[in-house]
Amino acid sequence: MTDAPRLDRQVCFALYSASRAATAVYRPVLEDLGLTYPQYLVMLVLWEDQPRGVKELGRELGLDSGTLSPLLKRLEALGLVERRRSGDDERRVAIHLTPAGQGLSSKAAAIPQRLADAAGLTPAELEQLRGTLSKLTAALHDAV
Amino acid sequence: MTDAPRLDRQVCFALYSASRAATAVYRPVLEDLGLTYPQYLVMLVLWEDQPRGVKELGRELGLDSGTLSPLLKRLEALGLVERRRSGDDERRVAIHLTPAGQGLSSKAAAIPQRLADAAGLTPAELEQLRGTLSKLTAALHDAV
DNA sequence: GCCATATAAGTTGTGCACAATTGAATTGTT
DNA sequence: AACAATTCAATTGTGCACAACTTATATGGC
Repeated sequence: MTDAPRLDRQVCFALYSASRAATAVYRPVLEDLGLTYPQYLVMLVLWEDQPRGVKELGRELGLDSGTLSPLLKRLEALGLVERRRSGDDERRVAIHLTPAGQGLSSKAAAIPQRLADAAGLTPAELEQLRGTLSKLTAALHDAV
Repeated sequence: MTDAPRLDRQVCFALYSASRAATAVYRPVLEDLGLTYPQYLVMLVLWEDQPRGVKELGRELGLDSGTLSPLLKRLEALGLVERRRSGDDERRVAIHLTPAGQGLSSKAAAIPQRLADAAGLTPAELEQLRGTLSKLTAALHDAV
């Protein structure tokens, strides 16, 4: 008989658990802003530079239009974002921040520190973790 | 003006990306078994010891009945699992493996190695990553 | 024994992820 | 100019996650 893999040895399960635990910590923090975690990620990208096309957002976040289209509609319904058909290319939809969307960035400034506090790791450990995860993600993408 | 957090500095985004990338590598591998990744996790727990109650599965995996109940129904529809009301406590539903569910474990034995190959990290790096992620998950849970 | 409380599993509703498809607009080729 | 191929966004359908609630059963205190 072949040994079945053991759950507690799986790095992937550790990854899956940690990711959900992080989202769970974000949840009450982001509730103050009225955002979910994926919505917050979209806002992070827009705060860096906007307007952005849906495709462009998807490239930054690794998400497709099937995820982003309804998410962006919800952000628009919240009044944080406007979707405008691009003039020079009618296929594209440019996502603009509204003043309310812009204004939210200052409220978001404190969030990373709150997460870092909850993580219980030293800044050096966090930085090393981020590096390992980036390497891992790149290798996993190559493997597909 | 307050600086908005930058996406590329976020450990949590690295976590979220890595977790999705891992699931994406699992997807075609698990398709051979007819399983999704969360279904595979449930099977891993059952292969270790069964029968298990829904609550017990949830404790192992960090999932609640809202996620598990429909998932277990799908596993039952696949013929891998049977749900039986427990005799001594009629509230409990014991999840039993069918012979088909048992038999699947040998096909799953090769999966961890395939993922390890795709990860592009040394066994030592993987082991260290798993340790860091466990610490992180525990701290994040404490923070909520 | 009776009842308040607790516990187990299931249901409902919302919001991702992602595959597959659709429809509209643009680009490349001839 | 015509038209095939490509690109962009949206839609449809499936399966998680998770909060909030429901129903059924069990348990502890009196």
